[in-house]
Amino acid sequence: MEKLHQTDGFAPLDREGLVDRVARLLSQAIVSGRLAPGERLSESVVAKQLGTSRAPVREAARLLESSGLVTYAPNRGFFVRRHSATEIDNLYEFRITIEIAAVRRLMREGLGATAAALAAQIEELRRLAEPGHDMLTQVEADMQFHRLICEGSGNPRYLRSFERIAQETELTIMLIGRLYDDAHRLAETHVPILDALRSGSEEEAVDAMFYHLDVARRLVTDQFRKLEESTP
Amino acid sequence: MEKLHQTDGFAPLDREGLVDRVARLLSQAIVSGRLAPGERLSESVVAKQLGTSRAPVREAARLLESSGLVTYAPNRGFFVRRHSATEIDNLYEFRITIEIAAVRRLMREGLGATAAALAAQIEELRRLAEPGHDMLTQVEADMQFHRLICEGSGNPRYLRSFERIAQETELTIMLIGRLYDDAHRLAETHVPILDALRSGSEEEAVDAMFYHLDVARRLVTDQFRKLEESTP
DNA sequence: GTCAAGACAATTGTCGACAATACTGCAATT
DNA sequence: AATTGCAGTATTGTCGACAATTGTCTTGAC
Repeated sequence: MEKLHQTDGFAPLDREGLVDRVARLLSQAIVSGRLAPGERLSESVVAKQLGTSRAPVREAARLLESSGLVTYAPNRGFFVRRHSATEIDNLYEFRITIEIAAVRRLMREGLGATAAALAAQIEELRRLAEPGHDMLTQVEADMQFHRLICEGSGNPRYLRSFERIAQETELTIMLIGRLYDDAHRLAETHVPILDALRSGSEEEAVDAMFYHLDVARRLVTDQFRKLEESTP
Repeated sequence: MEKLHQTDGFAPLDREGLVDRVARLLSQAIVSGRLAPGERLSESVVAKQLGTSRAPVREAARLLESSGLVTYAPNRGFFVRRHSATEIDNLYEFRITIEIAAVRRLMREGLGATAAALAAQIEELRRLAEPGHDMLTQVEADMQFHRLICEGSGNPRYLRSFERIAQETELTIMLIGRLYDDAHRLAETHVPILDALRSGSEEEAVDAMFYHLDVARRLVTDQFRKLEESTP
């Protein structure tokens, strides 16, 4: 969905260096839960496991720090970030701020090709709701829907901000272990957003997005509070 | 403004490492204009100049990248970021989104000690408006006022987001070379915001902040467009 | 004169080693 | 018994060197 229509058909040429590969592996390990919150990320251990030196691991870890997946303590190293219920609530509040702003801009600039992309993403969500797909894939598809909106807003800052919190959001959802009772319902909750966007009314679109995110916020925060009580 | 009242009187123990020092020096050089936009940031050159090895320089550069001061091209290195007028407009739009959200939260949570801090900062702005103070100091004091609002909002995400764009904002203002005709007026434009915050009306506060930032946005964007035309 | 191919120089990417700092456990002291 | 001081150990912080990549310049053909 970039602005390059002349040279269409070319991939963004993502020359994935070693750092990016390490970062991806680490974030997968964290989001999937293989690395527990609070756990130490020893540079040498990770480096040895991946067969690289410490330098790329260190750079990758700093990348993850800016994504909010790990924290960094000077002279102490990196740790998988442990979120409190309050932090998660703040995360969702921030997410609402960003996505609402993106929706407003999207409505003012015009939907354009975003409408079709969103519709297709809903279809993808429905497809993934069928048995045989793991939850992480479903969550990622969910985030992709929201990413498309930030992307379509036309202000790259919203997309950038979204990317920063997307992985963190995925992590919290995975920590809870379940988003909705069934993935079918998850897919359908996105339909009202698309409908509102198509209606042309900015306020209607904002309301739909707010409702969607506010429900998610309460769901996730409540679930997390319970989880926090059971395992202090 | 932290939650530690028991152990009051202790600094947050900011152990400044070599990386942070390099990052600070670099950002100073960029914001002050000693490093021109588009200029290459050679790791070895900077390292030699500062008397360190390349590793800390590289880490510092990646920090500045997340602050938006430099861009990073894989296998090509770091460059001082060159902003287009559109990007600056997007920057201000994003800033408005963040700060309005911070204002809303601040009004809902209650001003608390923030009111006094803001008043003191306005005094500081007035003091710096007197002759004999350079522009960078004034701009930094200006940003500090807005930082206080994000800080007082209670959601650290807003502060974090603000920090990310603060330096970038400073850079653009310094590139233009002047913010207002005189710094006295700059100081006084912050008074309506504080008044509105104290009024207790959320909408009034939002309006005041929006007006303040929208004026700045138009001013900076217009000035920058002119600058862009003269030096393509 | 223009363009392509290949060698050359400069810069980043990665590595392994050493120095500095923080954690651990034990012993000594109050 | 609790705390302090002091090793020893493990980890991060920094460094200099080598490998890989990129950009440039020369050379040659058309």
